[in-house]
Amino acid sequence: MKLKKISNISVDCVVFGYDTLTKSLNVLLIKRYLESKTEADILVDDYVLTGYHVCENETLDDAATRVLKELTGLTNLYKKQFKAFGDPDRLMNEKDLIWIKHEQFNLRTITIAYYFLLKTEEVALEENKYQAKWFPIRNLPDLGFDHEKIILEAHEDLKTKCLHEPIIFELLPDKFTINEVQDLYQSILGIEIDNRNFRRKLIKKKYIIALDEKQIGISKKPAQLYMFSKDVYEKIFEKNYLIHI
Amino acid sequence: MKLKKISNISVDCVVFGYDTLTKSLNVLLIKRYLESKTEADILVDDYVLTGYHVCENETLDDAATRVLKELTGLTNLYKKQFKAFGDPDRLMNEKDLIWIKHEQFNLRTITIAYYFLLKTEEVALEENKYQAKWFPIRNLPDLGFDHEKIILEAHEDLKTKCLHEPIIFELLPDKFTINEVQDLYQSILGIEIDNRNFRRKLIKKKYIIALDEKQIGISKKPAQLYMFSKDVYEKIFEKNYLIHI
DNA sequence: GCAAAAGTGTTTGTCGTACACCCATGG
DNA sequence: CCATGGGTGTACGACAAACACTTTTGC
Repeated sequence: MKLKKISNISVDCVVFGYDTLTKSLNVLLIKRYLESKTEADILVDDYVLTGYHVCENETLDDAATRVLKELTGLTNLYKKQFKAFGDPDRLMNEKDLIWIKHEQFNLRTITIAYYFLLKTEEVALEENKYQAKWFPIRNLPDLGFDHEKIILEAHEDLKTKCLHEPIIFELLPDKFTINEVQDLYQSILGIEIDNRNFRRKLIKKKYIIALDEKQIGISKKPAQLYMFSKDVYEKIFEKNYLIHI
Repeated sequence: MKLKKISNISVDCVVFGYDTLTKSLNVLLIKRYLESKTEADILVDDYVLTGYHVCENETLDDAATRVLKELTGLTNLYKKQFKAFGDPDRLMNEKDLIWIKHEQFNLRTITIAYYFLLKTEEVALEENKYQAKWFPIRNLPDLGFDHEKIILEAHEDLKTKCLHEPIIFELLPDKFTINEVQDLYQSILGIEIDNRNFRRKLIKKKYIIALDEKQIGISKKPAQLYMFSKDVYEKIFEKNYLIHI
């Protein structure tokens, strides 16, 4: 199956990965590197989001899915199209122009930005052909194009969304502890939460189900494990507008 | 200023207008009409959203603003880019193909969809050159392209957003009554709200300010008028994450 | 037995909800 | 004086917030 790419439309993927151990919300970035012909100068050396042109016969969602599979090998991840970026000058700083000349793509490209949610450890980065690397959301490297802006807007959207929809569980293993959920909220929102109140609130939810299991291999008191039941959640929230204006 | 249009990228605008008198949430649509050469047959006769190609030198936001000004003469309206639509077959039903042949644009066009909020009576529709017309959100006519889908998604986004951000006031006159706000919520969400509880909740907000004015020209008890203070709202909500997971 | 993290309870105030009648006005 | 829509009050239960110590475990 050979697909013709559309020269001025791309998708870019902000891949959020949460690392339960280090309690770090990370973004997966790929290396952008170019030397001059004599190899005397480094022309471009920074990071960018993974992305690619949309092809003639695929939907935007399919393009994003394809790009992510190409980078990580993973499919069936939580995915959200959150914004289109199309300023005429979005690819116009010095390094971007060098890169575009080298890669030959359209100066006026608009990109449909997606974010994906997964666990950092799901991705095997050794020998990744794009030199992909995780960076903490609050400690990003130099970024090419308008990708810093894209990441920040994705993060804002994630902040809002995680308060209204149960998407945090996409960032956690199937079996998790209450404190892991709290740590994750704190990482995303950049705030401190009272542990006692948080516990009570979370355990009360019918869709948070205590398992007959505790953590193993932990050198301290092992914590109770819970799971999230999507089924229960969807039954409860069928038509549940809560008008908290 | 002559701008070259990009043949495969457009913006489409869902214009929501609220009519305080009839308590109707409306969408502004333009006529799509085409007869056969002999004028014997009506080939296309339905409605579509207003939209146009994005030009080479403008941002997506500017394109949407331009399109809206062209249709309504208005600027400085609340505007939100809410989603990009780009399925390969989004313009592929029978009437769309006839229309596209006639209008000569790219079969694989992706569109960045915006919605705008205003008061129905702000727009003068007499002699509108696009034969624009208001339709109640729950009683839409036959729509071309994928525009019904776009409108429904805009409405969903509006439903969510109006519960978390003070955007309802964009749909109301500067001076409004409590019952007008309630009617509007009910129109958007399609639900009934208890008047006593709603009043109390709304009046308690510091950014809802009672004026020294009542309705005039009303043939019944005139209601107290209020205004929304954006200043006060923004001061209060500087960093107000409320974790109601 | 100690370090580390898990887990637990109470109080106070606020808020959501359910519910039915009186009031002010213009005609 | 009446029809219409505006406006009001209370009680109950649920939830949010503030706050500090005990328990369990592996080592």
